[in-house]
Amino acid sequence: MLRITPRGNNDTRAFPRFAVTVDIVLLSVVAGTLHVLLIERADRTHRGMWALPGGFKKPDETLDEAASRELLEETNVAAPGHLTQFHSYGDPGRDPRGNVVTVAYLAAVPPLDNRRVAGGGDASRADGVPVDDVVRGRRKLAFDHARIIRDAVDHVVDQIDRTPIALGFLGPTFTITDIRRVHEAVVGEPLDAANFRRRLLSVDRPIIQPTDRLNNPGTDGGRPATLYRRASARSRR
Amino acid sequence: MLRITPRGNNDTRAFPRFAVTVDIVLLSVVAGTLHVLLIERADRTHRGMWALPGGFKKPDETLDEAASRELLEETNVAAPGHLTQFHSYGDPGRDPRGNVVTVAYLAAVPPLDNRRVAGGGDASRADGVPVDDVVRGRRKLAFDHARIIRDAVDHVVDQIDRTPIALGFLGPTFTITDIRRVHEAVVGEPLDAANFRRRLLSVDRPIIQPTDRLNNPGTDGGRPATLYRRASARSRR
DNA sequence: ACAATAGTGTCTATTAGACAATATGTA
DNA sequence: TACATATTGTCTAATAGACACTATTGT
Repeated sequence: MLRITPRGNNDTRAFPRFAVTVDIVLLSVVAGTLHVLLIERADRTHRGMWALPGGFKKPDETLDEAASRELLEETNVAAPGHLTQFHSYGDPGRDPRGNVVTVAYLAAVPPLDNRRVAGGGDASRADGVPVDDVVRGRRKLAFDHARIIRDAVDHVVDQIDRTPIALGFLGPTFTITDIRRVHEAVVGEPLDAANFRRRLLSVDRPIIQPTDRLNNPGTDGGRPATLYRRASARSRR
Repeated sequence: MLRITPRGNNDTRAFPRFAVTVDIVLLSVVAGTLHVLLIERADRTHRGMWALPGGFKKPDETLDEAASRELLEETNVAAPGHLTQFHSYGDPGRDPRGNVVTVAYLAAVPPLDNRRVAGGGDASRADGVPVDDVVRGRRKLAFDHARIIRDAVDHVVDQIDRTPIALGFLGPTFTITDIRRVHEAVVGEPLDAANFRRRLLSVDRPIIQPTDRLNNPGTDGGRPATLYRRASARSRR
């Protein structure tokens, strides 16, 4: 017994309508700990509640474009390479304002400059908080945003060893130790520096390439590390 | 400069509305080849075009429930374990009927019984076709369904070695050779039987467990293989 | 000199892969 | 018996992990 839906009149106007939002889980690694950017909402229905940045998709843009636009508008962060869709949410009642389906995106960015991200607009505040506070329930969020963040972190843990996503957390140049610290923050345990380096450099298509510069050892001293940058798509051939 | 969207009146009625559909990529392995189930549409706007089964999400059901319901309604297949959401699509103009966002699901099922899947209802036909025909463009589909199928196959290739998804393609009992043939169909190359078996059985949390039965060697003979079944969640502890 | 961090060498254990050998069925 | 398929054994290569050691800086 095979039927296609809808029967007869197939015009979409005959079917329930939803608002579609894109929400962005903006992750960074600060002091060895994963952080997520939250905003305090100033709108009437959710005043004072903390939530993920995001907003409504427009009919004339793609989902990816909507995510990039919202990210730029709300956090002043230009869309980085790793802005990836990871799951959609549509449970009934998840948004008290009505039928809302949310497409969630994940962005890995370098530590945020608080001066550029805080204050202004309709959000009373914006703040990066440790994801652990959210995951452990110490920080309550609006909607199902705590679950979305949990799913995003699971996704990063799943991808960290198989994709260059760790580089999203770093600036244009970085040391191998920088990359390792990102991995350590994600997996939650220390990694052997020697073995990590070997594995990273032994892949067939290198994702990083050395520059001719060294970084500046801090006041603590130590041998200066070579600075790397992302390998161009060309050099990865 | 931080603003939250929307400004002021935050009621969702002020924002564009979309129809939300769930489409299901129903994959099976027939004669060593990946197949996908397509239906021929009988509705006014797309009469005669082949497309993925799917339909509109209702406000009072989750996305997963909508996918299970549509799968059951349109293909008579009860939702198997591996009905997983893998991507959402919202490009402007992707559906000529208007603003439609589609959440795509992937289902791995045993080879379909044609008597149960064909004919009836508003679909003039239903048919399992080799995914290769779709991927290589030999079979034209409605909407962006060819791209969705390509993404689904990429997802399976990515997951086949890391999840029990292969078991979705098999019935309640199966031999290790059955599992290997599924893997071979997905990765597109033959796998060493001895090494495949060892790897499969040496995982710490076994995903299969032997029964006390053997399967019946075909008319070609050969040593009968032990039949396995899925390991219960309990025995995986 | 001493502490701190980067980077190399080396040894062992584990895993992956090729492929031979054995077990058990049908025709 | 000849053939087909399942299952086990064995050897080698590649990889992963622990950890000692060398290199280069700041104080």
